[in-house]
Amino acid sequence: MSRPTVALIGSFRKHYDEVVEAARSLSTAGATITSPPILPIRDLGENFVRFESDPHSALDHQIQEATLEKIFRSDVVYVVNPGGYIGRTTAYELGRIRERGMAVFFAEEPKDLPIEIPDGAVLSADSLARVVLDCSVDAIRRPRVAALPTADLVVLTIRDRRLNVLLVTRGTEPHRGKLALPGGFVRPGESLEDTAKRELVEETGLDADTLTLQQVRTFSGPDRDPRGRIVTTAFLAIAPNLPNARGGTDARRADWVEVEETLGNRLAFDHDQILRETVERARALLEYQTIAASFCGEVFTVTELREVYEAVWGTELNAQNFHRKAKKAEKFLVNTGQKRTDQRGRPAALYKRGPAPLLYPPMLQPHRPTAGS
Amino acid sequence: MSRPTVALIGSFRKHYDEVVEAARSLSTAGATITSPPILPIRDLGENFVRFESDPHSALDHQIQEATLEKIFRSDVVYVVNPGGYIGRTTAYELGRIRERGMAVFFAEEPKDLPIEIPDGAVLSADSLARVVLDCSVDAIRRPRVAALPTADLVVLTIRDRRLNVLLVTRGTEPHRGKLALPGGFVRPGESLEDTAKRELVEETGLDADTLTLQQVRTFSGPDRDPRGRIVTTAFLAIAPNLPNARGGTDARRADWVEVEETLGNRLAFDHDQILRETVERARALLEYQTIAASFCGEVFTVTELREVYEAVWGTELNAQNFHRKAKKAEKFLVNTGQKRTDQRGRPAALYKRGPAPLLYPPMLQPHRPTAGS
DNA sequence: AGAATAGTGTCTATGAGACAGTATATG
DNA sequence: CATATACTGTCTCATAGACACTATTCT
Repeated sequence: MSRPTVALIGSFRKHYDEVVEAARSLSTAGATITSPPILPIRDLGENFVRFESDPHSALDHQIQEATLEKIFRSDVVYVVNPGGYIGRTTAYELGRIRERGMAVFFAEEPKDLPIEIPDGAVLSADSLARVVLDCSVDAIRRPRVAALPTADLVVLTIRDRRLNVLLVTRGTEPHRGKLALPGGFVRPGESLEDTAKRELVEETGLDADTLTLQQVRTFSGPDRDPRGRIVTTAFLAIAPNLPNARGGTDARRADWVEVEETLGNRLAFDHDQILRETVERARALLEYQTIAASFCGEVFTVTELREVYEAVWGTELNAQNFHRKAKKAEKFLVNTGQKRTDQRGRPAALYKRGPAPLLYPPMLQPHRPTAGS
Repeated sequence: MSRPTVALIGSFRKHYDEVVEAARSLSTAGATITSPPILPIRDLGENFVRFESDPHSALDHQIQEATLEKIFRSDVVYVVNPGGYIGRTTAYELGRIRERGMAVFFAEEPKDLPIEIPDGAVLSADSLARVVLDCSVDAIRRPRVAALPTADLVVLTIRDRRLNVLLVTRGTEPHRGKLALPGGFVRPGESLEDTAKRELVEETGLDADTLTLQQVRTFSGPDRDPRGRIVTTAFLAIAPNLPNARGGTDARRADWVEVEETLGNRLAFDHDQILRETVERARALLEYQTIAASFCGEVFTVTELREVYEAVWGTELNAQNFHRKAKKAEKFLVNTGQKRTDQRGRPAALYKRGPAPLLYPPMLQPHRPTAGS
């Protein structure tokens, strides 16, 4: 097990000697100090201390952000606050640290800041060294990442016999002007599913209860969004062919775009990969679930249903055999008794969705010889 | 669209008049003020202000937390800071607000706090009212939830012909002493997959590269963890039969438990549901993917493979037919030429995994008549 | 009538399941 | 030898795919 890491915070301007003292104490006991750099101070500003290692050209707040990054990567935070004094900058740092759920210890009981101090959180540097290096290291070693969860929607439909996806043009940085999947941040009290439903209503105006909406995968790469740690869960929704996409209440425009041509162009963030995986999932779902009917309206013909399969799978299917299989599947289709007469040719019977969620027997895709390893 | 909500923060002790003034301005313009309550002040403490509405018995930090809850539920935060003054408590609040990515505006350019102030973030209450109620409401209205992402592992294996899952006994609150799925918080720089791999190595000592590890679903209910907003992503891992579970580097014990008996008892958090869904996923995966071989060691017999299917599906399979199907599947099994001779009866040929990730033709479960709706 | 679309019947190849039968080890 | 386990052959039935054929509309 590697050495535990400790970040020291506090008023370096007022109590730098105590900070150095605590750092020495923890270092000799076997901990690694990630911040501050124990170096000569270059500029003892009125409120903000600059070290020799800080780049000259950087602004105060940029140095502060860099310091916080180091703090967030540490196992434990130790607040050096002689006399209980906590300054503004330290208070700000404590706010951010608290929101990340990190372990915080104090040299003295903090005064004048209404935060909860758990039992045992006030101790000397020597005691902290013992606690950190002792049997209780594991309980303390928990540098956690706080993230903003979002739900991104892959809303698919069939337009003109081709698979289309709903995309918005981003109106704000980053990736301003690029096409992206609709989506948004989780709000207080919401689950990811709630967020996805809300966004779906906002973007399409469709009643979320009537649409299939299911999770595909959560994308969590640390650098997938330049704004910071944003973890997104992709949801697949399948919509009947809407006369026109509507931008919803948002100012940004939402538009249907053909999936095939979209996958060539660049989408914002990692949305290209999200779209790719979700379409792949949709293809697989059509085999064993009855969701294909979600692409159609309330009532539909067997031919319309076949065109859904053809569009999603990108293949042609034998019309006669499809007909027989679809009608034979248990509780998949319910005959309404009506007929569609708006074309030439024999009128087609109109069906509506049956109660079965799973398709039995399944509708298997034509076998594409295995890719192998 | 409902009225936008604004939370006011700043030093109520020093600048309460200005706060009331700003609140009035925003209210008449059509915004709802979520905090502070515009009420008489009861107790003008040296550092912390109490309102009439605050419960007498509550501690300062409890009132502070309640206030932050209200702030987090607002669309926008407005910092009332005449002369640029920002106190300690406000600095702390700003740290927590910043970590949530909320929209923050300032009455004046803040002094003595090294934080970045974006263009246009300094404006009067009247201007803020216009911005908030104007076309740009949607850009601002974004009360986001910060969450701690975790990865939970469902590690399955076959022991004594039965499906077992790896569980740990929780050593800390909440749910101390209860059985739970192993898992942990995402650390800086990690993706969820990285976290899952790290935890897997810590819990089982197995090389994560040799094991299948795939996402199942993300669980995000707002109340699923009493510690706060914790969003977990469940991963399925399939392990060969290990001689003994090992607790890993953690002090907590890890043990194999039969899945069937586990599902009856209570697991910590929502882990019962996570386990249930993940086992269901594993059953489905066995049909179309070659992961069943992951349950076996490096080399295995067809009979061992069949026992995997029987254990996961909870059914008996015809040995002869299974044999033929398994060997016929493309690139599923590779004959090593060796034989297993440690039993009585005819020695069984030993196979190792073939290169195919997908199973063709698939191994379908015996048809369970559809549940219907 | 001819074209277009919907829907059915039938033939064939393939795979699943049942089960008889063969192969090769141990005691 | 009996017994246990591994493995193969073959029969039957169900389903998938190909395609001929029938049904019902419009022009």
